[in-house]
Amino acid sequence: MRRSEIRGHLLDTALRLFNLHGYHATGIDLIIAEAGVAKTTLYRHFETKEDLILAALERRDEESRAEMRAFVEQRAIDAYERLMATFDFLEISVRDKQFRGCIFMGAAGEHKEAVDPVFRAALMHKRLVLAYFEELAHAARFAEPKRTADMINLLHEGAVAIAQMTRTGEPVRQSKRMAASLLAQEVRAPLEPSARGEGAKQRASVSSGNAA
Amino acid sequence: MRRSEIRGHLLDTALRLFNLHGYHATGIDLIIAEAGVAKTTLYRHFETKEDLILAALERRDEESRAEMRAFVEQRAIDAYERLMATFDFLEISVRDKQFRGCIFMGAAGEHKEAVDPVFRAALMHKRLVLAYFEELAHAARFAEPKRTADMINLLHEGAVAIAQMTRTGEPVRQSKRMAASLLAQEVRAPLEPSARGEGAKQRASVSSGNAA
DNA sequence: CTGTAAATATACCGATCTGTATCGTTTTGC
DNA sequence: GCAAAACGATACAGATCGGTATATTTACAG
Repeated sequence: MRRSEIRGHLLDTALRLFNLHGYHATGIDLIIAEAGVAKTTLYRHFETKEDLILAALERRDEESRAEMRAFVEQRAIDAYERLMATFDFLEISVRDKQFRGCIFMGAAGEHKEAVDPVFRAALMHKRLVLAYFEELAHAARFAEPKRTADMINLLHEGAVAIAQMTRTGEPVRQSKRMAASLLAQEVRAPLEPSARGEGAKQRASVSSGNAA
Repeated sequence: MRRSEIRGHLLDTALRLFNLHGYHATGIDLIIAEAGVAKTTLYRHFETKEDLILAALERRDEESRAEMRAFVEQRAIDAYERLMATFDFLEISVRDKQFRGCIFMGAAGEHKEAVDPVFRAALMHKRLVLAYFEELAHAARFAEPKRTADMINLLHEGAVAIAQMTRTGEPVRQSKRMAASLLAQEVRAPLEPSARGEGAKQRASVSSGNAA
């Protein structure tokens, strides 16, 4: 393996083990053994275990949100359909044989203090995901995109929590049905009769003051 | 402290620390120091740390479900109102200053293997809570009490997960509104014109084959 | 009151934890 | 091709982990 790949390989290995066993239960010695590198090497890339955890979470945050975006955008053009497609993405994630619950919730669950950097990293991820939901809800012309995003978010979290116990994709399908039922009752701005010139002007410029 | 109280005191202390710091991060030495007992004493009552965890979860399981039942039953007579009152109970739990997320989800998150006794204990608790929701949904004459209970359950879990991050009660209030909206669309058996003699015959005899 | 079981305090065990030190080898950038 | 940097292997430090051993004191039941 090339030296330039080592850091990424370490992050991937650490993430896999954190997902399988948790953060406290995963020791440095196990990580380096699974990654096939020396302990010195790990500590050249990361000052402490906490730094490794933070870097791993940051990597997974960007990865998973990019994956969701890519999945959703190639799955549907219509913004409402994209909102619903987030559940399909979630179902695929949850049905993975290696699924052991959301790693960010797990990180927050093992680092409970609000000032803990790991907790804060997990919180930041959740805020960014919520901002994406809001972006989609806005594009789908929901009158209260923040409110709509909050509902989608809560259904996602509930589904993942239950799927963590049942180890099936059913809770996610259930949450999608609940979302369809709830969103049908939400107020939406009227659709324009045709794509006028001004149509592109107001798309997807989310304010998202809550992600700061 | 009387000797007969030591075991319970140890369980309470352990639960408090598990809730504050998690399971792996809470060492035996801290538990005995906080409880003010000798290590020998702890190991006379519990063979291993895992046994202590299991006993603590069992205690909390019974406690919390009894508390929820008591709260719900004194809060409302009407079965539908009782279903909604579970959210009020949840909000109180979540707004506690010591709230750090559901301790059963935390236990499952730190003991991820499906065969792990701790995971199984957490799973059992979740099944019993779900069975109670189903009992309430049945009493409220929902045509599909299992389906209704699943929805309530998912909203509970979602609210708790988000509240664990935001540290506010708002997600629980939101989930209650979502529940009201969703349940309004569920089919319910017609209310009898008056309390006939047969009324008592079909109440609250839940089957709950999923709790076994 | 008295015998016994359970509490305490303390020292200890081996294993494991995160992190460092040393040193020889390999890779990389220039 | 050469110097510098990164790597691997190993040993080790100091703390903490879960759990045990021992000896003494305390509390409770009959």
